Amino acid sequence: MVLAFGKDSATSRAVADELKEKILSGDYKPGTRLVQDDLASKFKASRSPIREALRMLEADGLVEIKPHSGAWISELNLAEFEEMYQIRERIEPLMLRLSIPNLTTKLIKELEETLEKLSQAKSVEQFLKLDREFHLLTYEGANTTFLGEIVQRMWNTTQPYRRLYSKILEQENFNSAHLEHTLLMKAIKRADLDDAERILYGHIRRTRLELKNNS
Amino acid sequence: MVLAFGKDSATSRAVADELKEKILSGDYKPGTRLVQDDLASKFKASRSPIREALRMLEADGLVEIKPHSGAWISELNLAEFEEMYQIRERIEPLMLRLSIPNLTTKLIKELEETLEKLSQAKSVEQFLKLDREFHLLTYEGANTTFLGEIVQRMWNTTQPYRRLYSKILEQENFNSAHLEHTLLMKAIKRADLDDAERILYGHIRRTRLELKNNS
DNA sequence: ATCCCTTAGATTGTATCCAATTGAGAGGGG
DNA sequence: CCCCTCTCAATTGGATACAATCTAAGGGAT
Repeated sequence: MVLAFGKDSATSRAVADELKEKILSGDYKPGTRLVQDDLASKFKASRSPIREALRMLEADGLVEIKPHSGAWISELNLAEFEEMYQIRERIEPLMLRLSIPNLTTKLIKELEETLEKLSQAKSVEQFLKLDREFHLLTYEGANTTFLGEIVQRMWNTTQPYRRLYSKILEQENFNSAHLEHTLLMKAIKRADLDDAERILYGHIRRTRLELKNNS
Repeated sequence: MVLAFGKDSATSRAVADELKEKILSGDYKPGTRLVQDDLASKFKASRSPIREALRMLEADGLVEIKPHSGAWISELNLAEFEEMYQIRERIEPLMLRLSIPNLTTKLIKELEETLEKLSQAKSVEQFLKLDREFHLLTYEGANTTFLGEIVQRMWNTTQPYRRLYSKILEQENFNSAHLEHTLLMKAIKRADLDDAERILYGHIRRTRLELKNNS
């Protein structure tokens, strides 16, 4: 999964990237309205590139545009959040399968380091960041055109909510997550595709169900 | 899956819809360059809505935009086509599972009629149209926000290629497809979620593999 | 008091103009 | 003969001006 870094130099792309950053970091919260004029003056650009940026973010699932009305940062209700997890359950194991055969020793080393840091994470914020890093790293070997985009989109849109819902989840959840991560790491190291798929499927599924039961 | 028909009345949307239609029907072929000025005069509008329309189509996966260079109708190589089918294998069974419990008797009747027509399809063109209709109908009960969009996008982007590659596939393939469709119909009627999932998975997978082997 | 209609202000959508970038071809040097 | 650079036409990107539409506040009728 190439983390598609365009050498665009187009301002529309720059605006989109910065907005994306702000949304993912929780700086801009779901439900916030995005007024084109405000953004234009904020970014010292005209409304044309702003509009393009909004369209791009819409494609990323981060923003919703209602004709003649405006743009809002996407909001997910619990049902939609669950749907996203159901989709992830199905496609991320596939992505992992496509990735594992191409993981370099360098990447595997990075994975292990990330896992180590993850096991010692102190804050929720830190856990979320490292968890994301770990999982996306496991997909780095997948040489895909579309799947990576879809997966990334899922992570993007659910990001602000992982933060929100993580307060619902008990300490017990983080313990399970750690065990699953460790198992996943082992399966990856011995290139056991079926096992890796199954563990990841269970990992995502369990999280989804715990969320459902605790809220 | 609501076939999202906006009452937009925005020309950008109208342009996007018409272009989409032309691409899906095979009127505009993959690889074709789309020049903004030409489209503008063709649709008797300025370039602004055209650009927005292109962004929308980009989000639908139908068009690729290269900064400062232009927009082209998306092209798929065989590997990408395969990737799409692999994704479909994973998510369409899920979509079907979510749909079946909500299928009304009216929808099931429609399905049976479509299947009947499908079994008597004379031309490849007719087969493709009815096949699409049949499968998308089976998803009609799924009350999803994102999954439907993804599935539809998959069908859209691969559409011109189904036409192209269908020449590769033997008569034998169409026979198998018919049997699988019939089995699928039965599983749906008795609301057997697991069986329906498995049949659909096999259906998509077999097609993918036959394509791979015959080209 | 509640509902509906009107209206003014804000905001988005579209057109047009100008600037920036690309890439194809001509011309000169190795 | 190849390749490199430069130039220019074509095309896209961005800024500004104007039109269409939505939204919310206020007044009048029931």
